[in-house]
Formats: sequence, structure tokens, C-alpha cells
Amino acid sequence: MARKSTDTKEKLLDAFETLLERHGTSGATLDAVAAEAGVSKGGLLYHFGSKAELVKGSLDRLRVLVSEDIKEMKAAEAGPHIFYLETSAEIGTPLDRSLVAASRLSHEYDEARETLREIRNAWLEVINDHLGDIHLAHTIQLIGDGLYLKESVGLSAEEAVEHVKNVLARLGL
Amino acid sequence: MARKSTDTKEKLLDAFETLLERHGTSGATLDAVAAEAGVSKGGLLYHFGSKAELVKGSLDRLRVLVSEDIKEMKAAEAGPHIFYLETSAEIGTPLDRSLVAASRLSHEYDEARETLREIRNAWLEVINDHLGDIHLAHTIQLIGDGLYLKESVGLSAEEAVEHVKNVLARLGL
DNA sequence: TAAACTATACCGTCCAGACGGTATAGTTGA
DNA sequence: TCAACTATACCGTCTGGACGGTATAGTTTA
Repeated sequence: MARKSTDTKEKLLDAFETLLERHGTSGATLDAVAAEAGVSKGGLLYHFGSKAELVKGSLDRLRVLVSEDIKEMKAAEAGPHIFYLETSAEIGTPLDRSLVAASRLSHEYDEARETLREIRNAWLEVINDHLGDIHLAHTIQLIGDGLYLKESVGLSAEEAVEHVKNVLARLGL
Repeated sequence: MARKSTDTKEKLLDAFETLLERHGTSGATLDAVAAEAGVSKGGLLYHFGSKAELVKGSLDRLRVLVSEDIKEMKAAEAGPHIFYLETSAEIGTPLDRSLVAASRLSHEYDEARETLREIRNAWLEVINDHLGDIHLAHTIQLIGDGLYLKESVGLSAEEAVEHVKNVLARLGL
């Protein structure tokens, strides 16, 4: 039936990220990704000629999602820093899933590490531009990282956000 | 030469953790661990009968290191929370190395995830007991997590600690 | 002598990747 | 308009290598 190429590519990337999240890099084999996406292995390799291309495809999509997120951040009513903390605690969004996948990959692929570094810097810049306080900006980013890490260890980050907001209030935020 | 069994075991665990940190779980094969430790594969399997036992050995050692760390935390002059933040930014210590290894393993081994959860809870308890402020305790732990994550992505966490201390000062800490 | 190894040879399984083939939608030119 | 051709989107099979684990025979040192 030859569905649109982009649809299948997205499905393959979704499958790749799902498997990375569930079982780590060792679980995200080409066979498993193809099966998860409901595509044959040959089909997968038609779209992504190698595992490296699959990794690259995932990171490319992450960069797009982040640039969209940064637009939202800048436009957020409560300010970019609050938006940042709240979205750090969100799980299951396309951005979150893509970010988790990249962090799994970062242990074995330098390109993933580099991408995560760039993303971190972009976020920090937005927060610092808004607050005009580099100490606070760094601290908020660390808290966001912490929320993300907590979630990735399988603990709820939602209640933690409330604790953070309580503390931020004391700082006049 | 038949050196002490415990020495070789430690060397094997060191090698395992080194490879986990450098190349992730996929790089820490039994062959590679044995080679890194300067031991034959047979020698490795003499001490750790399977890869699962190697994982368990690493987590057991981590738990010991953490219990020692908690003693130091409680006795720290500047308070457990400052000790916690400063040691979160330290890299290359046995505890740090063991912790990085466990976090690599946590993506593929439930036991590692569970161990990390327990450790997090233990640290939080100490900080909360000292500060008597659950909001602050959670926030400090998140910052510590952030420092750890930042370091594990290959960025220096040392300067970040200074930013955090600046902010903590505003909170009367 | 027994514990602590080394060295080597395997085995079954899984994985990345290559390859040949198929189906179909669109394009071109006589 | 229709046959010839091209591009896209797959499927199924195979191979070479790596990995976890087993087995076994010999070696070193307290």
C-alpha cells in the first residue's frame, strides 16, 4: 500500500525511542525496532541505512522538538523558568520521550552527548536572558535536570515540582 | 602468583565500572572486563560466575560506599546538605565511579534501579533530618541530581556549585 | 595440597548489515 | 492512450562476527 514515507519514518523513530526507554540501548536492536514499528527489517533499512542513521534521525527530530519548545518557553505567561521546570517534570510527551532516548544514547554515541550539551546551553540562555541572574539561572537548570533524572529513575517528579515552587517563592519567584 | 582473591575481585569491579563509564553497557562485555582488569576470561568467571553476579557485585560495593558516605555526611562541619552538594560535583572518586556505573546499569537491570532509589531515599532522609524542611530538602536533592547529571553528560559541575551556593545564601543557608 | 588463577577451545544465540526480489504509483514519449 | 520506464516502499533470507557461558587441562604461590 506504500504509505507516505514520512509516516513510516516517524513510526520507526517512535519505536526506536520506545525500546530505548524500555530496555536501554541493548534492547533497541534493528530487529526489535522493526517489529515494534510493524515493519520488516528490510523496510527499516530502506529508510535508515544503518543503526547510525537511525540514531541521527532520532537526534535530528529531538533538535526540532527542542526548538519548538524554546519558542513556547519564551512565550510562557509564568516565565520561561517556570515553564521549564513544569515541562521538566512532564513525562510521555514527544519531547520527553525523545530526550530520554538521547540520554540513553549519550552513553554510547558522542553525537548524542554533543546534542544534549547544545540543548542544555540553549535552555540556560533563555532562562538567563529572562531572569538576568546567572546564579539563579544555573540553579534552576540544575533543578530541572534533577527533575528529569528523578523521573528517568522511575520516580514521580510531579510532587517534587511543588517542593521546588515553595522554595522559589522564598526567592521572590 | 595468586594474589589475594579480594584484590582481584576489586580489580574486576573497577574494570567493569571503567568500561561502563567509558562505553556504556554494550562496551562492558565479559571479554573486555577481563582484559581491562588484566585477568583471563576464565579468571573473571572464577570470581563472578556470570554477568549477573558481576552486576550484583558492583551494586553491593556501591551500597557499602554509600553507607560510608552517609556517615561522613552526618559528621560534616558545614552540614550534610553542603557536603552532599559538594560531593555531588566530585568526579572520579570510588563512590562517584560506582554511582555512574549503577546509573548506566539502571537502564537494563531492575536491581540497579532499585538500588539507586534506595540510595536517593537515604540521602534525602539525612538532609531532611538536618534541615527540618522537606521542601528545601527535596530541592537540594534535585540540585545534587542536576550536578550529577551535568557531570555525567561531560560538563564541569564545579563552577555550578558556586552558583548554587550563591542562591543558597539568599535562603539563609 | 588447595585456592587462585592462565590459556584455549568451543557452543548456541543474537545482532548489524547486505542483498535480491516484489509491488505499485507516477512519468514519459511515440 | 498505452507501453516502457523510473522511483519509492517495502519483504524475506542470509552471513559473518560478537557475546555469554561452559569445559578442561595446565600453572603458580601461600
